Amino acid sequence: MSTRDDLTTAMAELLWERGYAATSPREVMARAGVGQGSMYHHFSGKHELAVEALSAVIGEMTGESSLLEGGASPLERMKRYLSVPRAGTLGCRVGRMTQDPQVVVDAELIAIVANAFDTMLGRWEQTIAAAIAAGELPASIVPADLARTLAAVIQGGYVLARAKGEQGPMDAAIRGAVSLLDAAHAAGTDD
Amino acid sequence: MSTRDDLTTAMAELLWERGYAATSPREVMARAGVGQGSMYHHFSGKHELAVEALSAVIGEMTGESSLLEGGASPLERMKRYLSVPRAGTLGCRVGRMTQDPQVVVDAELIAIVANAFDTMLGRWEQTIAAAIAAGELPASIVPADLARTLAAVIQGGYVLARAKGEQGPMDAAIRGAVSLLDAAHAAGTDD
DNA sequence: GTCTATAATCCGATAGAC
DNA sequence: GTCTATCGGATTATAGAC
Repeated sequence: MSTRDDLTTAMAELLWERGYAATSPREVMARAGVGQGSMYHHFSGKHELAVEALSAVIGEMTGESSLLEGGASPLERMKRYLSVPRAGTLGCRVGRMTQDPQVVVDAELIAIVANAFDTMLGRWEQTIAAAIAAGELPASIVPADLARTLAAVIQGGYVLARAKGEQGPMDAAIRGAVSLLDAAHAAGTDD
Repeated sequence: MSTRDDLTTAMAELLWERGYAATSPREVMARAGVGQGSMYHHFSGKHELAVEALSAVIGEMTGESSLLEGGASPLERMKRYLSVPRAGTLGCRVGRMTQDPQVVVDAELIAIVANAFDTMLGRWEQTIAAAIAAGELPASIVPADLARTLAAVIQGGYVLARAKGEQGPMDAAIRGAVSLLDAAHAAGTDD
């Protein structure tokens, strides 16, 4: 692994653990095991290093929401993606960025985050529309709205889990969403 | 307004705008319009000032979730509280704290946040249980689970709104949750 | 390409005059 | 009770030897 990769890996870890504002170049270099000057050889500074690290993280994670696209019925795919194990107390590596004041102000960083959410929400919308078309959810549901509701359940689950320092609230939030989807399914649908 | 109140007010504002870790005593004093030493006369340091400011904020906000307890039917109360106007791009003054690494590590601060969520979740649970008892929601719903789901929709709505820098995702997430509750209501319930 | 040394600034906190 | 001055250490970044 190159020195450059060591630096992006260390930055990605620290972005998750501490966020952007609270992570210093010094810490990144210490974790990567390189000297002070190396980072400024490969990157123009903290900002550019974070852009590259965050892009790499999102590249990995975007693959996960493709679980919404696999073989089962649309509603089954929705429940399958909701139920992916998520370590609530660690927080979401992408969603956490939105609470960092320095990230929200940084046009390039926040654009990367917004883009990742757009990709995921697009997959949600398509799957929800398919569920409605298949009669698994009532026609009163607006796919663009429910997509944001379910993405919010996941993001909010992280918030509740971190507030308590426990996994429980995350799992409960997911169970509640699934039970609501099941109840809506049982309502005047035609399957 | 006393110097002490000026300091807690300034700290409360900065906790909202920037979070705990990113707020320096220097900024608090500047916003409050007092000199360096004044803060250390009234408070032992940044931590104690934040404890007092956060407690005050939560005191104000906890009143809001009592909207779940008013006169209408349980399901109407749930929808009423979900639909309270919330400025998504500003973030939640309480939920935001859970993403601050210095807050999560501070036992006293995180306990204040956890307590605020517990109070709100308790009100959600009671109202949901009442809705089930009234036949407005199916008996398959677990109040403790759905309480966390709906609290998560609100918290996650803030995350999505901040990611886009727009109010839209917050409102959409709420609309989706309300439509899901309506669909669940229409399902095999007995009213 | 990597390192050490150092810049200027800010951090949270303290000391002590008034 | 409020102020200014200052501490020791951290910050992001640059300079320049190797």
